[in-house]
Amino acid sequence: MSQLNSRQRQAVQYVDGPLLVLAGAGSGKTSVITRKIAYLIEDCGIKARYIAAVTFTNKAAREMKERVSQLVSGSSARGLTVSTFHNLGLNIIRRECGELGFRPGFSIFDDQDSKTLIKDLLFKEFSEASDDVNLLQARFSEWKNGLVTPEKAIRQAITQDDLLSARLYQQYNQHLRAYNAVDFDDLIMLPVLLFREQPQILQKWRDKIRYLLVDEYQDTNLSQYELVRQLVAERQALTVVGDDDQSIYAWRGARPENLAQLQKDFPDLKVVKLEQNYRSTARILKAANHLIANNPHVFEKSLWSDFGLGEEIRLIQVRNEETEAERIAAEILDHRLQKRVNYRDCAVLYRGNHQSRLLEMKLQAYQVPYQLSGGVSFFARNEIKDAMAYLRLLANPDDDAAFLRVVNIPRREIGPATLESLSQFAEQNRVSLFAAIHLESLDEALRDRSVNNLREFAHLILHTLQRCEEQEAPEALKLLFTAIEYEDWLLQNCASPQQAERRMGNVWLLLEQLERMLEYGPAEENALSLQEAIAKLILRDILEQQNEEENEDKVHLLTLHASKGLEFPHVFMMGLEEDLLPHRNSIENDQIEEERRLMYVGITRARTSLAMTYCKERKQFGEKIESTPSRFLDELPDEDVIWEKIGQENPERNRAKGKATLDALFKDLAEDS
DNA sequence: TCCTTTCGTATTTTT
DNA sequence: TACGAAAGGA
Repeated sequence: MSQLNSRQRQAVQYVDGPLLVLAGAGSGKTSVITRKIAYLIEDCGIKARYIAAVTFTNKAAREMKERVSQLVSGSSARGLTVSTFHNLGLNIIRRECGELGFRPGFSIFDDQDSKTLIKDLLFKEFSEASDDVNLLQARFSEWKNGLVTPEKAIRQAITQDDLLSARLYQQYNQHLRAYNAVDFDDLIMLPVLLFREQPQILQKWRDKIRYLLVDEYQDTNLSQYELVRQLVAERQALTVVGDDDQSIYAWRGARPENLAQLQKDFPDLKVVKLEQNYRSTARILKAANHLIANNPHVFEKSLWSDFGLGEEIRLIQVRNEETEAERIAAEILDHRLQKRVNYRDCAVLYRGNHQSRLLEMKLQAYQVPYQLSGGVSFFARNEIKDAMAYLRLLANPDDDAAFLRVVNIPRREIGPATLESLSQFAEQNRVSLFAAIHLESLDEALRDRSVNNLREFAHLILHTLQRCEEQEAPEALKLLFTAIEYEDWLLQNCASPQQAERRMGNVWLLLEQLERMLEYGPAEENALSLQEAIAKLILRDILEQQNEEENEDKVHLLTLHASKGLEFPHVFMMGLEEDLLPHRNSIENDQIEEERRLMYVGITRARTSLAMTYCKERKQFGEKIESTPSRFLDELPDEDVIWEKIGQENPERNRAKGKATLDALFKDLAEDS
């Protein structure tokens, strides 16, 4: 407790009512949550199993768990719930799945699955061109996040188009049910609806969760907020931590107004502001404050720090995107060689993922090691999707999406024609594709050859399932992937044998992780069932740690969104131009404030040095376009920035520019090592 | 069924 | 420009 400042201490010790902690960037909010959990357990005598902390990412949850266990003695943290919203929802659904009309082993559809389903429905039900799939998916998601059921959506429909979407939404949900599946948004919405209808079930969960803490509260959407409200009840033992200035997920349904709403819903709400920043120089904070003052605020807050004024922020104009990448690469090399800065202490932030491409090329050219976050994730890989589909099919044979993905992988001569007939047949008999295979009347509906192929596939799955029950499941799974000769299939479909080998390795890695979960469970506590482990995999709860090679000395490349919650001594922000940051679509949709927050997040990542680049011209969709510097640059305090424009450069600063100086730097580097 | 070509479209993406 | 998806041909 002695390590906390008075405000932080106040937030930790206030346990008698609802509390909102307005925690500015770098003000030690994670410390407050973890220490509060420890305080609740050790000083207030609340059993850990009655406390739940909710976060948005698995990473945050893991980190929090770890920090709590360092603070409390031995076993007293046992039973503590620290999980993501989605994981909490999943647990509720799993316990109450009978009430909700789902069978154990239900699948969780990811983004891609639901997209495919919507595409299918569009085609089948309305024989419509499949152009608006993304739009529909976003609309369904909005509805679910706003707790709008299909019936309500149909009632509320105004235009013909609304009605069509709403009907499709209903179909979509019905199909999910038929597949014994839920989607990501259901993980929150279904518990809320259940709690509304069955107060006795809600009471059960209220008895379990007696103290609730919510991290990154500004990112909650309506359904998540409702879930929080339901669980908290009249006891009002609630602590939420958030920063309205760091709300950058409105486009995903997050509602920063929830912070203000809290005051209305909990009249006794106590508000504690954390404004002391333990991360950045005074100048960086001043710039951040100055910028964000252009946004309206419900709660005024102003960050300050004990650290010195620090260096000015450099605003660097470059000719085009090529020189921009070159300049940043050179700056980083300069940092490394002149100031002995580690690569890992540098980060480059940008608005869109594509902006990293050129930079990567330049960094490679200069042999600067880098780490790209938020690129193609492990789970986006085809081989992992295949393996996951097999696993899902084993857990839930009615999962048609999983069935369709792997029924012909590897080749089993089951093509679109066969599947179309099977699908029609299944629809007539109101069963899943997998179940349809076992109906005797299938023989009349399909060609013998097709039926045989399908039955052979079904047998493979059932046989594996049987082996999973009889012997060790991990063994049975390994046998499955050997039996289908998956490696051969990869070999046929990969550019090189090495690539195939790597992909096969990924599959084995997945299975090994699964094996560990089945044997020891997460945190070595309790073994999971196959179904639980698969659910955790789909929610990315396990197996993401691989990417965290944090100790390697590499420059970090990430989007502004991905940078939230992180900090770096030296930060570069690139593409500070109108139409990029703020992004064109955001300008058109009147979402400048969110873009400004994005900029704010970027600035507050920096500890000691901060530089921003913007181009004079930039190639966009193949043609050269003149760029305008971002309006946000003008919102920074004049006295704290240095403008470096083309043609009037400061010679001192130009050491790292140009090929000649770079060659000299390389020589240095060679001598260095 | 698989490979090629062509066409259309361009944010951010916690789960 | 650059990528992924859909369509068309072998």
